[in-house]
Formats: sequence, structure tokens, C-alpha cells
Amino acid sequence: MSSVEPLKARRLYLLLRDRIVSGEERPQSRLPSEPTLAEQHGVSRVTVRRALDKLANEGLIERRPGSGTFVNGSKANFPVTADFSNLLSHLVEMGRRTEVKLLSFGYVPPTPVLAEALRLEAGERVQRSVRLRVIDGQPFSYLVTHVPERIGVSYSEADLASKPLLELLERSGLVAERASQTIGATLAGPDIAEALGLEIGAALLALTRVVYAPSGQGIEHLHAFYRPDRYSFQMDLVRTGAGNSRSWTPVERARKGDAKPRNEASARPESNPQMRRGDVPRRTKA
Amino acid sequence: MSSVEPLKARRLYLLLRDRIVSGEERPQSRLPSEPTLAEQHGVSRVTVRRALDKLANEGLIERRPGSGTFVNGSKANFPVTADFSNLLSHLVEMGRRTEVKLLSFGYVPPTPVLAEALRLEAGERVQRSVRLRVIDGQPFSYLVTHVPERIGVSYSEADLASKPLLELLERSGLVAERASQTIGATLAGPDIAEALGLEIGAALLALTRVVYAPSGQGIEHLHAFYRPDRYSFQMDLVRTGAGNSRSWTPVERARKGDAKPRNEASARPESNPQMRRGDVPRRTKA
DNA sequence: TCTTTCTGTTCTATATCAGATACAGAAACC
DNA sequence: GGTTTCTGTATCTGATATAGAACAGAAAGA
Repeated sequence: MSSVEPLKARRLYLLLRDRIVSGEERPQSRLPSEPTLAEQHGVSRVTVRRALDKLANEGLIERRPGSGTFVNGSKANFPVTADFSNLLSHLVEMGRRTEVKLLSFGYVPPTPVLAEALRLEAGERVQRSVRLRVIDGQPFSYLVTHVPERIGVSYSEADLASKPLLELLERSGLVAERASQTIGATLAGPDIAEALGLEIGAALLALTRVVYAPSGQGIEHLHAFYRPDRYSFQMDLVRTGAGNSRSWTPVERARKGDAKPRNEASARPESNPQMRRGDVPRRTKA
Repeated sequence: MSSVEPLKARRLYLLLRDRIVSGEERPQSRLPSEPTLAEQHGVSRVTVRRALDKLANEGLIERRPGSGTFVNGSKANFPVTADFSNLLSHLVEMGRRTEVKLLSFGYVPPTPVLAEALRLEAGERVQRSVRLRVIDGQPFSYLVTHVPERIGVSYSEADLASKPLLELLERSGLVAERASQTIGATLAGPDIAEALGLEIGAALLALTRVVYAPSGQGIEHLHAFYRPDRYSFQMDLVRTGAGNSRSWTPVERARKGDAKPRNEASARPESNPQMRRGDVPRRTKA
């Protein structure tokens, strides 16, 4: 059944983990001995042991009997990263095999929040789909999507399992013009945890996105959860403007392969949406 | 000391929480009764009760004796949001009182990762500071900063507690030209949890940022942790380009107030933040 | 009003976890 | 080789979460 999760052990595990990843405990160095740790933190050695077990499982430490417990050099964990400028598209470019599993599909009445975000008419239902994105055989994101019913019927259930939703929408003649998204964090519940191969209560990167058509009508509402060890958001910024109005502007990230100069943000053909404070083209929502 | 955290109760809590925030259980609707939930999930009613207690603490549900347990319309607390274009600067503009507490300060030898990120010379040390950002009296971010020693000495410890680090750096004649950042998620360890007023093991939004001078030299390495219920990243994107090269471009977000007015009065008299997903049990004795 | 169905509360077994101790094997140092 | 200091392993005891049940009070419907 659900492997039980100790309590003080977890506490100590998190403490040590923080110390290690924050660099307080340096790579190659030896941790205090188990008896020492036990005394330092007022717990028994068994508990210390459980915490160290977890760290060892994740490859953060290495235990050498008779010698001690040693901090591992950063466990070279390069998660897939997403750049904001192109959202998921670069995954395909990178030639990595990503597949999608459709976990759930159906039409439901919208919640108030959904109805408002998508600007639904009264009584209109939404298509709800839950998908799991897998890269190189390993799941990394759990996607809950809501689409207005009249739009959702333009593609089939099978389409959803094979193509990106945005592509399907645009194929249907819809134009995704604007999107608004929020990035946060949350804990993994049982189903998400299982789908992503995580423990219950693991940390998740959460993204909420609403995509709008030029009309201002919402066409997609996405609730995405990412395994932070396999996926993260990454971006480069440059300082622009002068004086008091200096600010940071995102630039397209240099990726491996198609070398883009790291310093010079030259590449950026036409689209330099350098906007100043006031002039945000806010077409929607007066 | 450490208030113990049940296990099955937590599991059920997370399950129900997901259902509620994902909209599977609609606002105003009644949850299955406690005995029913107990049977459905193969746990005792005491356990169900503990899970519901937690949900009730966070304001996600409302319990009416004799009547049932009801899903609360998401009280959608509006977390402070950050736009990428201006990082933290808008907080000040918004006129909200933010203060900084310096938790730790000192000079330490860098870890290999740090040395490489900041392109340090051999033997060069770094200034390490831990700060806590507070808004309206409530902490929302925990910042661990590393700066090369030769740069760090250009400002005082007291400066750090009063001014943004970037401002200090630029005051010293340094130019922050480029930055590279990664956004992920992690769990709260004991010290971060305590500083931010969270439970151990709560979800955190994690940001790693390296700021570079025009020379390519790194001048600041930041490791930031945010309470997801009080702080999140938000951005608007527009679809640019044509044909195959279509992509999303970030635009500066419309500000004023916080999030854009959702229903009505954007004026949210700050008040006590109701919790949202990401759980945030404020330690209040019931 | 009577009945039913809820939540709120208390109680006592039981399963599971944490604390303490003892001992075996492995490595490092003298 | 002997000694010390580690990790690995096992066992016992106390603490606590969970299970199960019983009962009181509140709300809703017949």
C-alpha cells in the first residue's frame, strides 16, 4: 500500500536537503556521523537513518560504511526547460520524443471561475480533458484543459491524444491571439502524484493559462502541473531603458545547437515589443 | 514541538483539495457525508474528519452541523504577482509597504556551482546573505543571495536590510546587463518554513537567478523561495510571427491594483488572505 | 412533531512510527 | 594487528495516528 512516510525523518530530510542544495554542505564533504546528527537534532539514530535513506535514494549523498556519509556533487539533474517565448514548441524542435496520454475526457458544466475566465454564456458546457505528457518515456506534466463545448467538438478525442491542443484549435480556424498565465507551486495529490510517478505531497510547478481569441473570447483554459525535477521555466532577461524607467525585458533564450549569441540579443528580427509602462495594448476587459 | 501530521488524513486532504480547486467539486455543492467519505476511501471517520478540518482551516469548505459539508466558492485570494519585465520593482510602485529582514550575513567560500555561475577566480570568496521579504506585515519570500566578495564589500550590512540588492549594486557603479533565471518548485524545509510561516513540507515557488555585468562576469546569484499563496508569476503573451515561425511573445502586463479586475471591485482591502491552493495553514489555534 | 441525516464529541482498541540500545561489518588510523 | 569510528541491522519499548463505535445536537423533510 502507500508506503508510510515518517514525520521527524521527513523534517530532517528536508533540512539536510536544503543544506546540500543550497551549498551549505559542500560536495565531497562528509556529513556529521549518524550518532552526531541524532544528537544535534534531538532525534534517534533510526530517524536520522530514515532521512539519510531518502537522500541517498535521490542520489544527493553517498554512504560509505565505516567511513561516513558524503555529499554528492550536484546530481546533474538537467530538467527539460521551457522558454516563455515559444512555450512548448521547442520540445519538438529538440527532436525529443514526446507523447501524450489522454487520461480523461468528457463534457461538464463549468465552474463559476471557468465560466468567467472563458467568458461563457449561461448554460454553456465545457470539454474537460486530462492529459499526461511524457518525454523519453518519463511523464513530466499533467494537464487539465477546459475548452468551450462549441469549440471542443471541432476535434476528436483521438486528436487530443496525438496533437497539441493549440494546434487543433488553430486547425479549426480559431486564432489564438493572446494568452495570460500564472505560475505558482502546489503539492501533489494522489492522482497527480501517481500519474507523474511522484510521492504524495511532492512539490509541483503549477501553471494556469487562458488563451484568448482576437474577439476576447477565451478558447482554452489550462491547468498544468510539472515535475520540477524534469521540467522548469527558464528565461534570459536584458536590462533595457535608462534612468528610472529601466526594466528587464525577456529575450529569446539561446539554445544549444542553433547558436544565438548569449550577450547580444541581436536575434530578434522584428519583434521587439519594447513597451513602456503605460502603453499596454489592452484590448480586452475595459 | 513539531505538531504531528497525520498520514492518511493528509492523503485524503490533498485528494479533496485537488478536486475542489480543479473544479471537480463545484462551489456551493455538498460533499459526500463524513461516513460516506470514510467508506469510499476505506478510512475511518476520524481520518476523514482530520482532512476536512484542514480544508476548513484554509477556507476551502464550510461545515454546517446537521446539514453537511459544502464547497466554498474559491475565495480566490489575490496573491501579489510579479511580472517578468519589471521583476520586483512594481511592488514599490504599488505603494505597498514591503520591508526586508536580514536573517544571515557573512562571507563564505563558494561551492563549485556558484563559482562557475559567477565565474569566480580560484580562491575568491562570496558574500552570502539570507533575507526575508515582508509585505503588509506578512512574509512572502525568502532570499538567499551570493555575491562575489570584491563586489559585496561595496555596501554595508545595513544597506542590505533597507535597499534592494540590485540597487546597491548599480549604486556601486556596476551594470546589471543580463540575467538568466529558472523557475521551479520545491518543498519547504524547517528554516524556510518557519521564516515564511508555513508548515514543513509546504509547496514553494523557487527562483534561481544569475545577474551578469556587460563583461560577462556574474555579479549576483539569487536563490529565492516564494509562498505560492502570496506570490506568483504572471504574464501576458501575444502570438507573433506568421506561419511556422509563430511564437508567443511576452508583453508587459497591465498593472495597477493587482490582478486584473475579475468580477468587480479590484479594490481588495488587502485584509486577511484567505488561503488558496498550495495549502497554507496559518498557525492559528482553532 | 417525528424521522432522518448530518456534524460535533468522546471513548477505547490496534496498527504504525519513533526512541533507545546492542551488536556486526567496513574502513581508516595508530 | 589493534583501536577507533563509521554505517548496516535487529530488537524492544513508548508515543501517536488510525479504526471503530457510541452518543449528543443541529438541520431538513415528511
